[in-house]
Amino acid sequence: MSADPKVLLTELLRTALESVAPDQVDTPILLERPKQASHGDFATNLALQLAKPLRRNPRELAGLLMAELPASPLLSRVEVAGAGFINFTLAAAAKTAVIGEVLARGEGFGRGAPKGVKVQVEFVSANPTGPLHVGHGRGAAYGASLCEVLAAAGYEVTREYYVNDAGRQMDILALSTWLRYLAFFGVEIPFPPNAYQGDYVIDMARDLRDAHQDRFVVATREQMLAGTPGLPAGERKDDEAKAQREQHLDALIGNARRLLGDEYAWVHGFALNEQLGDGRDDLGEFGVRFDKWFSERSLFDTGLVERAVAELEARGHVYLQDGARWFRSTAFGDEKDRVVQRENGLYTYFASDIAYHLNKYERGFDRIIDIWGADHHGYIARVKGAIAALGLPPEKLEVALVQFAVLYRNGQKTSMSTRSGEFVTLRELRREVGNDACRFFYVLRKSDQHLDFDLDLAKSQSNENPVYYVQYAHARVCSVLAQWGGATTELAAAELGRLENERELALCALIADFPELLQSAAADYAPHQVAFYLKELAAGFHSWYNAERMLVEDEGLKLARLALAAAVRQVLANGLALLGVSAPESM
RNA sequence: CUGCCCGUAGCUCAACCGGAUAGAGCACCGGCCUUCUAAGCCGGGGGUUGCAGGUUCGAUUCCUGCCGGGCAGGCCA
Repeated sequence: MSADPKVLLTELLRTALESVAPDQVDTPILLERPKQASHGDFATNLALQLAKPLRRNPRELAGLLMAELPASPLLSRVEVAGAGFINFTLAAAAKTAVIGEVLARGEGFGRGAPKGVKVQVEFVSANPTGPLHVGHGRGAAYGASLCEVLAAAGYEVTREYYVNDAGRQMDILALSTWLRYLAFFGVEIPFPPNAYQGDYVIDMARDLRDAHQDRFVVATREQMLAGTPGLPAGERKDDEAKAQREQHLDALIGNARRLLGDEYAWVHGFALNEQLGDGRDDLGEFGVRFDKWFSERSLFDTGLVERAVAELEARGHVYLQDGARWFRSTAFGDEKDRVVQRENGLYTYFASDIAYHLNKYERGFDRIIDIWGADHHGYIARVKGAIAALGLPPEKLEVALVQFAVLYRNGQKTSMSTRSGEFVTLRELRREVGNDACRFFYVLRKSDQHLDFDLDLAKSQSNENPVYYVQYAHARVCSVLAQWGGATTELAAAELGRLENERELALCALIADFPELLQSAAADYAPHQVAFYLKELAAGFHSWYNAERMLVEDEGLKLARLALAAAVRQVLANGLALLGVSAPESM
């Protein structure tokens, strides 16, 4: 009796279709849950689809299909309605059977059979140059939930974080840390406005001093400022001033490299490890874990960046101009060609990105999902173009864009720039709102929607956050089962036929939808569907809870209702787990 | 100026890849706790799905053009 009613209905309709319209047997048979209860449990528009090719009245066709439909004990009613829909109402036994399945499969209920498809998901991948902020939090929550949903749907998932440990931003962090460190020893060098301003840099500098004393005090103010253009007046915002500040910063980095010598790599590595470790801890507390932390620098160390560019060149997609090497991405749908190696010989970020994706393809994934901030949408064309230029199938790569979360505090937008130092960190948000509410809140809207994250509201009204509504349903079931005192294994023998009121059968139908919902959420990369489903399931349960009593005198009815409650609890727990939200036994 | 994303109830958002009378939460109004957790339930008002066309049995969904908002357009990442 574990047969999925939907599968069975499809079979019945297929049989009827072969009889009514043998030429149209390939018509896809769609079954959907009608919005209105009066339309039954499932509906199909098959007759409407056939109307055009057969040039016949849809209602008439629906009648013919219905007449040819083989009889089944699972169906209590079939009727033609509306423009030509065929509505099916399941027998009660067909609806309640799912309870037994849930209790038998437990945590495994809803999970799809392994598809034998390997998927790699790369997300967060924030520069390790400072604390994660609320924007990263959304990418983290979305990515982690998506991975769980994909895994539950039957995909083999690898979670990966790309560590940008090779770029200029890391050099700026290393410099910032060292300058703060020098200041502790009285070497006062004006701190550049475009260096990292946050207090965490001073904290790192203090740690460095405490652990190594004056080991890295190898420069004077004069040595450090030698050859730098100096800083323009702070109030100047023109392009010339901006360019000069960047030149100044680069000159300082150059001096630091020279003066520190081999110790530069040490300071650089120290800052990297501190920030990476901090991010890893932060994400870990948020319930977000990765299978692999992939180093950008390793792409250079293994020569993959050179190899990738050489491969593009060998295929005739690279040319020299103004001393730089350009990838002819316009030949692959991009708006303009892109530099992969600068005039100064350094590879661009794009070059290492090409190498990274080449590496992903070489690792044999069937599908590659990149989760990027929406501000990177312009990169899709060039990365896919590079993949195509390497002779690889670009359709294997799918880019999911996550709109940035815009944070409001005191009714005003809060800046999230890491460099300015005036950001709200993910850690702060988690402390104020709580991990559960945070995770749930983040995935409560589609990823491509802007997220207005009102901090004051999230804090002051956290009791009204929908996550509590779902968790409360779970806790209520736990409470009732505890008062009953029996073992849930006893419920497997419950007479499910005793469940007959509308709320109970509606709950069964909702539970039965869960496996398919996971497939849909996985296919659409839409974990928010899980969140909305859980709200709906919780609503169905709360409504039933208030209308009927579970711990009734009638032993048979009691066990049947408890079995349903236990099944609801199981599905709530399974769904919450996918979103990284706890399922408390009491609240 | 060009490209991408988005416009749905007062607010925040859904809507099963074209289906039937567009749904929830918050807010507002009125009810329900001596009985399994009131962080809950029941009922009510609230809409020209930004605008105008087009495709067809049928459009919030697909196409075109406007209007409005966001984001991109570096030899930065």
